[in-house]
Amino acid sequence: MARNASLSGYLEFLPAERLTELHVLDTLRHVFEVHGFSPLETRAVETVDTLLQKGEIDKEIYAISRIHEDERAGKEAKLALRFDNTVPFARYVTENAGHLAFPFRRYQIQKVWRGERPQAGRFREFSQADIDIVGDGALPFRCDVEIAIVMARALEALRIGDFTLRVNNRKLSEGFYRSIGIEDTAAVLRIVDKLEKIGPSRVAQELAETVGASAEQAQKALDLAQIRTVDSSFAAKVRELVGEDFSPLLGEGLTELSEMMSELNARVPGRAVADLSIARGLDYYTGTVIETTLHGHEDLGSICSGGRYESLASKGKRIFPGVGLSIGVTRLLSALLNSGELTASRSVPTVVYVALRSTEDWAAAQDIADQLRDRGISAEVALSAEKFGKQIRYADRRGIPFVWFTDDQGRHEVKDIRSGEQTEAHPSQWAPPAEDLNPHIIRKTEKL
RNA sequence: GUGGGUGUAGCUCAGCUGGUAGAGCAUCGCGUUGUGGUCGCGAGGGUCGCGGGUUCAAGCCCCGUCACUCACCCCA
Repeated sequence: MARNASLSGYLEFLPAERLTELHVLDTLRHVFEVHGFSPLETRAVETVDTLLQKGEIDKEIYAISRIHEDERAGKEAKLALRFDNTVPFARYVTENAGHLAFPFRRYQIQKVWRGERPQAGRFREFSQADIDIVGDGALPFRCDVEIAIVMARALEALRIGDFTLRVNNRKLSEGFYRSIGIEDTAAVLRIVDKLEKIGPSRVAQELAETVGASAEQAQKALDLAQIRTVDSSFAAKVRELVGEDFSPLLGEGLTELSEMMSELNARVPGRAVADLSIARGLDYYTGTVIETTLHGHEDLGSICSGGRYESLASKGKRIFPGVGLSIGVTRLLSALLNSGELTASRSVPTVVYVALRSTEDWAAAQDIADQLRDRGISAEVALSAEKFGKQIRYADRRGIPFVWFTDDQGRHEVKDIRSGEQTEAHPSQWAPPAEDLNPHIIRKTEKL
């Protein structure tokens, strides 16, 4: 891959790469649907007001305007491209609440746009695959568990190697900080979130400078952030740190995360770790927070993130809590394609290339191709009767596995150009091996 | 937005102290005149990112600009 993009941050794939992407999207779609999530799309454009409701990332947002603005332009609502799938979904839920049955579960795989400086794994236009469950008034915690399980299964189904869902709970973190006497919990979360990047000593330093934490408080915050367990044993460590007297919020967090870990261990063993350093920058998460690391690609950052937001949307007195996770499809794909871990078996859908003996054979060759197509076998007819060597090479360049020949007696032969083997065949009966019917994904190393 | 690096063939890159633009791979042709891949021989392909300046002379030096890229911020 890695062609210089004429516009940085707006990735464009070659055909073989797009085929790989489609395979990934098909896989995700299947896993989401088999778990009962409905497909949904929202429009690319939202009003700026809608987008700004959930936090202050306004500098990332692409506003849209017409080149020829008229006098009405100033009066119409300002429009912008969505920067994620969650905020538009929240808007959609409130607008269509009367037509939806709650709890409502949907998946949504769409492009989003962010006006940030592109870097490896970071784009200005990219696809996110979201699943969310949204309730009317209340939403059971087991939805958090289910969302995590579905995403773990989706990532497993992609067979892209080992990954770890790193799970934490905001109630636990915030409750803990309050219990040790720190009030500005949001600021602490933001600093602790950088632990992996800047290390414990600088986190302690920033905690002292920014939130005025005492040495003891900073140390406790650090101790908490360094807890990582594959099961529910983190709870005992937290209790040991905080002592007898702790806030009810922390208790809730401990209960929730414990339940999460035991369910994940039962249903998707080995895929999750309770990691109390996970905080997430966005401030609308209220409970479960999750980030996902792809082993061998830790530098990419998270490939699947999200969590619980107690008030995804509201409409008058009605409040719609939600929980969701989002896979960064473009980030994931770009990494796997760049490293050569994923490739498509060919750059075209074509299975059979029908060669021409003479220019006049074109119509007869199309008849042959149609017989194959009627049976679901993708076929392409040569455009001119070049030397057979050239026609074979045409197929070879594109990865087309079979070339079809017809002799002047009307007998047919099909050649597997990988083995060179050529056998008699009939257009109404011949079929390729199942694995050649569609382009398939080739993994450099076979992954579980 | 702030700071560093890089722009030469389709791709990866070389090009010394300023002196007529190069290699490998890829492409095309021929050897092999209707069954590819190997091998051999040959060919095509460039506004050296763009604009200006210095100079007898600029890919190389200077100024500006654009793009790409890395880090920060933030995030998928």
